[in-house]
Amino acid sequence: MTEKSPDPRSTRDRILDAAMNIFSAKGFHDTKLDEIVAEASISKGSIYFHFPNKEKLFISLVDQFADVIERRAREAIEDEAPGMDRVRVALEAVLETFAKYRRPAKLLLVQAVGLGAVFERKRMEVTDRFALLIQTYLDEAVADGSIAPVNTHIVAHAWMGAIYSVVIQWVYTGEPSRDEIMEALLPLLLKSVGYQD
Amino acid sequence: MTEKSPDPRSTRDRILDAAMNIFSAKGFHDTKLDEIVAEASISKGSIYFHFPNKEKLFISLVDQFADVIERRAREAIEDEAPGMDRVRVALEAVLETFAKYRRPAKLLLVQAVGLGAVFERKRMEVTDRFALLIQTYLDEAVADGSIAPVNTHIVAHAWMGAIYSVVIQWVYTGEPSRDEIMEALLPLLLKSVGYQD
DNA sequence: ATGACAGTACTGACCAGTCAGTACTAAGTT
DNA sequence: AACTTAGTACTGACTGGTCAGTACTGTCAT
Repeated sequence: MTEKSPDPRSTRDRILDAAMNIFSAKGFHDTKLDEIVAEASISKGSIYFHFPNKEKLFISLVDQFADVIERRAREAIEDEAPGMDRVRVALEAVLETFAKYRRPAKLLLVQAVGLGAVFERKRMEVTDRFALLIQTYLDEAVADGSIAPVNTHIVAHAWMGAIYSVVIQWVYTGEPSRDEIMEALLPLLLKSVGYQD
Repeated sequence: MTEKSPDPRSTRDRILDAAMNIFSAKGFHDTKLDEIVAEASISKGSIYFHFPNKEKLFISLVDQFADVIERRAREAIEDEAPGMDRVRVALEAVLETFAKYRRPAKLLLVQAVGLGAVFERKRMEVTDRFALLIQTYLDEAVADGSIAPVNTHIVAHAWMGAIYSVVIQWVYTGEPSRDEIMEALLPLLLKSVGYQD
């Protein structure tokens, strides 16, 4: 009569899922562990069995999604020859990924900001990781003459900020639509370095 | 012989100064009111005499700086004829203002993000205010033929994000320098809408 | 008989917010 | 000139609720 494993997912995954839902909606400080316990239908002790503390649980989620984004971008450029085409497909892949995962996007772009010094490091780490990725491909594009020389470091950060900002706007309001973003933002970024398709 | 008014600044201003210093450095949640009390050399009750609560004190600072930014941008374009030149000088003014006020910039761009639903509204309000300002001038520029038609709404948000991101990077690391930013970011943004100077 | 949990009562540090009281000034009253 | 009265600005010890983290017991599977 006792419910035998009513949910096949591992407890750890249930915790991560519930934590993602609540953290992304309410932010780090306004999320109580007891809420995650309720949402995941697990026990509080379980959280502390799988994660050392609230902070590490939150950071796990950030890392998890940052990995997804980066992997998708790298997979996308795999078959592409070096040059500006790589940059284009990588951008497309990132935008697609954000569009597909609304909640993780909000967690990474909004809820992971403005927390204390502990999270500051993590945020910088993730930001630099993405910016460096963009910068690498931009440098390739400059090297092979697809675009004219620019300060790729600044361009990389500016692009990230542009993407973040538009995605955040979309996460909150649902506007502009995914298609509008693709049609407007992509050409905007490419034109900003003097590339016309 | 008795010290009469040892500090000419009003208590309210001392509180705002101290709050700006600490909030911008440590964020909202990691800042204790007692720290502000110590930094400002006032009493805790004084804070609650001048402000209803911690949240409103924080928001006062955000509003204060948002006003400065907007005022500077509007002042800058005052003498400029409509068209893309207005956009350029407004961007210059905003970048100058961020460069001049490092701490307020961090408060607005970093520490005001990721707080609860209460602050979400305020952040959206400020963001939309700036975006709308940019959008207005862009629409002008499109109307008078300085630039080709674009989705000015998306461009406005993308620009804001680009500026934010580069400024945040500069706030944290001091790099790239103000001059480098001006030389790289400004042309980047202008080129992104097909404008060459 | 050990690992992987469920369940839950409990602790205690932390900190925003409170409030009774002080200090000083200025206007009105006699 | 002396004296209330009132209002404003400010003090700082204290309180009370919150919530991350703990502790411990029980259960089931392997």
